This record gives sequence, C-alpha cells and structure tokens, in this order.
Amino acid sequence: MAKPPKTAITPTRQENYPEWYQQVVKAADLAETSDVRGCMVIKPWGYAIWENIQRQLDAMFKATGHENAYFPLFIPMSFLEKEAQHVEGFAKECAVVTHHRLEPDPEGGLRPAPSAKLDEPLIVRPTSETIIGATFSRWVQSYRDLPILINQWANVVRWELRTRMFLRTTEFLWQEGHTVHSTAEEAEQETRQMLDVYADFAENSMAMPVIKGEKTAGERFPGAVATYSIEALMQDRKALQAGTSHFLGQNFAKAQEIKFQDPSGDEVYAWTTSWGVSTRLIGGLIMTHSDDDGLVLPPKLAPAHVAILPIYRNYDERPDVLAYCEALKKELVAQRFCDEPVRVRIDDRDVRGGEKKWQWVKRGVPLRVEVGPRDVAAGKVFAARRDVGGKGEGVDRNTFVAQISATLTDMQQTLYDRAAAIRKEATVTIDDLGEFEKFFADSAPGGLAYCHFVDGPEMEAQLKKLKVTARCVPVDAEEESGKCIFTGQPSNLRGVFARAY
RNA sequence: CGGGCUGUAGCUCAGCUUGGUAGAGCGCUGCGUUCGGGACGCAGAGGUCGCAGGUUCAAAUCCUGUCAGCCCGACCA
Repeated sequence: MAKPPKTAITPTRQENYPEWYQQVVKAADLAETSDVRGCMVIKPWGYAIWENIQRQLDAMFKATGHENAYFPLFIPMSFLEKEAQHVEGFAKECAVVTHHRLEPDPEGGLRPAPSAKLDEPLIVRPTSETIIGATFSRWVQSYRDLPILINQWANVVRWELRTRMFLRTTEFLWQEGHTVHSTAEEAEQETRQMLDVYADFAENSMAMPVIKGEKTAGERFPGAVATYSIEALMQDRKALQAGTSHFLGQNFAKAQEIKFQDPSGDEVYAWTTSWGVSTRLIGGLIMTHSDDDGLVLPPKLAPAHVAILPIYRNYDERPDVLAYCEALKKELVAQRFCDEPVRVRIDDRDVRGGEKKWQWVKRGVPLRVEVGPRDVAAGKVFAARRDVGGKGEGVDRNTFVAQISATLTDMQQTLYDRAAAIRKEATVTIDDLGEFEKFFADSAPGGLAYCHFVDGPEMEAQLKKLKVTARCVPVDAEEESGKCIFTGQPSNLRGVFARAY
C-alpha cells in the first residue's frame, strides 16, 4: 500500500536521534517495554548478543585469574549504612523489601501482611560491594588467603526516574568483579588491568573505540578512591560511559572489617577493587554502528554471521533450493571465525521475500545470502554485506565459503575504522572558555573536547550550566603545562569533556 | 514532589463539545493475483470503551471518586 520509506527506520538519525534509537531497538527485535515500569523484556535476538558479550568477557576474566561466584539478590539495609558515601550515592534509588507474605485485603485484592513485616528491611542490590565485602571478611584471615579474585554475573536494580532501553533501565544485567588484595599497588594494578580488559573488549569485539581514563571527583563511584572508565562517542556526538573499574582503597575494607595478618603478624586492612559492565553495552553497540536501515552488528557479537534466505517461486523449486542452502550452511559452519564456528541461519519462514530481507537488514545480520534457482544452477550465491549498504552481488559459492572468515574479519575492521573516523572528526582541542561554550552550544553538533582543567566546584558549576560533563582524564595523557579554561589556574593534564548519556 | 496530558481491537489512534445499535489504519487469518522481493484485491476474526459509583428511558460520551501510564520540571552514576 503505502510506499516504503527510503530508509527502513523512520525517523532517521538526522531527523530525531533519540526516536531513531528506540525504533532501531524495536525493528531489530532486541527488546520491548514490559508491564513493569522502567523494565524491559530482552527478546531472543537481543539476549543472544548479551550471551556473546558474556561468553567473550567471561573468557577474558578467567584468563586473568578470576572465578565466578554468586551472591544474594537481597542486602540487609544496615549493610548499606556502613560506608557513608556509598549510602549517599545509592539510597535514593533503592527498591526495598519490607514484607515476606501477602494476604487478602479486606477492601479487595492483596496486601502485604502486617504480621509478616521484616524486622530489618532488605534492599534489592543496586551493586554488591557491601554484601560481597561482608562475605569476603570471613574469607580473609591471612595474607596467604589473598588475592581474592571473584566475578559475578547478575541483575541489579536502580530505581531511576528516567529510563531508556538498554542505556538506563530500572533492572539491568551486568557483571561485577570484586577483588581483595594485600597491597595498594596490587589493587591499583588490578583496577588498571580490568580497565584494559574492558577497552580490549570494546575495541576488538564491539569495534567501538574507547578512551581509557580516570573520573573526576564529582563522577567518582560512591566510596571509591579512584574510578576509571572507558568512554565511547556515539553517532550523535554524545559520550557513553561503557564500563568502570574502581580502586576502593581501604574504604570498604574498613567499613566491613576485611582484614588479615600480614607476614610480620600485624593485623591490617585489605585493599579492594570492583569493576563492571552492563547491558548498557548493547545500547553503545547500537549507537556506534547502526544506520538509517536499522541495526548493524559487528561480526564478533552477531548472533548469526550469515542469514541464508531461500528464494523460490513455487513449491516445485523448493526442494532443490533448500538442499543447496542446507549444503551451503554445512560448509559455512565448518569454517571458523575468531576460533569459533561460523554462525549461520536459514530463514525458510513462509514470509514474503522482500519483507524477510528487510527484517534481516533491520536486525543487523552481517551477511545476507539469497539463494534462488538461478544461483543453484550456476553454483553461485547472492551476498550482501550489512556494513557497506548497497544491494550486494552474485559470487561463486566456493569462493564465498572460502573467504567467509576473511570477509567477517574485514567487516569487523571496517566498522571499527568507521567509528574511529567519526570520533576523530568530532574531537577537538580547546584552550579557551568562549570556544568551549561555542563548541557545546545547543545549535552546535558538539563532540569530545580535550581541555586543561582544575577539578573543583567552579568547574562543576560552569559545566552544569552548559550541560557538559567531564568524562575522564585519559590514562595515557601526556603531561603538558597549560591553564584551566574555567579558572585560569595552572594545569598539566588535559581532560575529556562531552555531553553524555 | 510541582505543572500538563492520556487511558476505546494485538499496535497507533478517531469518536466525547451537542448522550441514541462501537469505528479507521496497521497487524492477524483465509482465498486469489503477483513475486529475485518490504505488492495488490476480496472475504474474515478480534473490544463488557482503565475501574467503581452517580445522573438519565438511554452513558465510550455528562458528574464524582479511584487506579495506571506518558510528557515537562525537579531529581539522577
């Protein structure tokens, strides 16, 4: 009926970026809103991406000596009170459990039974430093018990007022690493090591360039001595914090009595770290690569590398075409990409060809392969790459199979290069407040600004007015003398500033 | 927590001012024509109009209450 729009997603990124984002999530079948406010249902295609993220990160955690464990969803309220800054940071967004039984309400329906009120309320974990720290305090007695290197895959709840699919939801999935060390140096090294792991994953698996850096005081995790993050730039030139790694010093160890006897027999407090990434990574993935036709997935995280679409005009042609597709799939699956078999799906659903094709475009599958009777006869396939757009081309079947791994590798690199180019284009060095204001004016596109600064209330106030945030001080920043653009005070390092999610 | 708005089919919404047998588009089912392509025609399924009460011969429509959600602000790792 209605002529299809020029792009598969309306509006386009240019027209309305936030709305485009929502439509991509929907069109790609990643997730949908649920009956619970602020919580989303992650659908199979979206969850499969998360499973790939999990599998690859998990291997990296294990390779760096960590083990998985699982701690309770509930945390006694008193635990949160022990670290003063921690309470302040999270108290305002906690879900609280106060009863353990329901009963019929005289006025109809159900109500929490007054007789089943908990003596001490439980909070649903917004993060697990306190409950895990309390557990660790029992695990550690001697320096010989250290280090403890634990990771947990879990869900957490933060009662945010404003939610957005994947980027900020009330409940979200993540991993949280928690480690205990005998020295500050070792704990700091762990913090930096995990930051490197995150950056490696973001750049190599997600094809998303990131800046590794340290957060300013105002952006620090509540209770941490130092917070490091990886920061990515989205296509709308807003920054996204994609992962954090915290050096907690002895703050949590003191609050939770994590102490041990050192070799000389003295009882001392331990040094702890924590680090995490969440389903927010999927939001970053979407906003880094996707285009006006929907999701674009880097091959390393795509639930399927190749979607094979059989095409036949009638049921006489079906058996030959399907047999050819099955054989093709078998050959492709025998190929390897990044030490794993190539992932292939044949889509033989009884759906019109054009619609089926566009569904796979919108879902971001890296390679779409169409096989019709003419291809069967000629020993060819019609293949289209998602990353470069265009309609695709007919290629020899054997060539396609032989080159599949190289093609996927090339796509992964192409996506990274493109994202890096976008970031480069949007990055500037600024030495003057007026220029800074102009760069972040409402009418300007914005981006990443590297500026000299001195952290403090004056800077915070200026930034708030401009709706700009200090993202981080890059860990590889080279020292150079300059002046804080906000206060004029001397500075020897540049920080990165941007509007942010 | 303050201000504004909305609850009607699976989805997006019209109808309400002026009460009188519940509507459209998309989606879904079937048949047909098309088809290396997000097509078209015909037929069909699907709703106690958020909930409770009131006014009335008669309420999706008017009144009262209530619940839920959305937007702006505030707030926000």
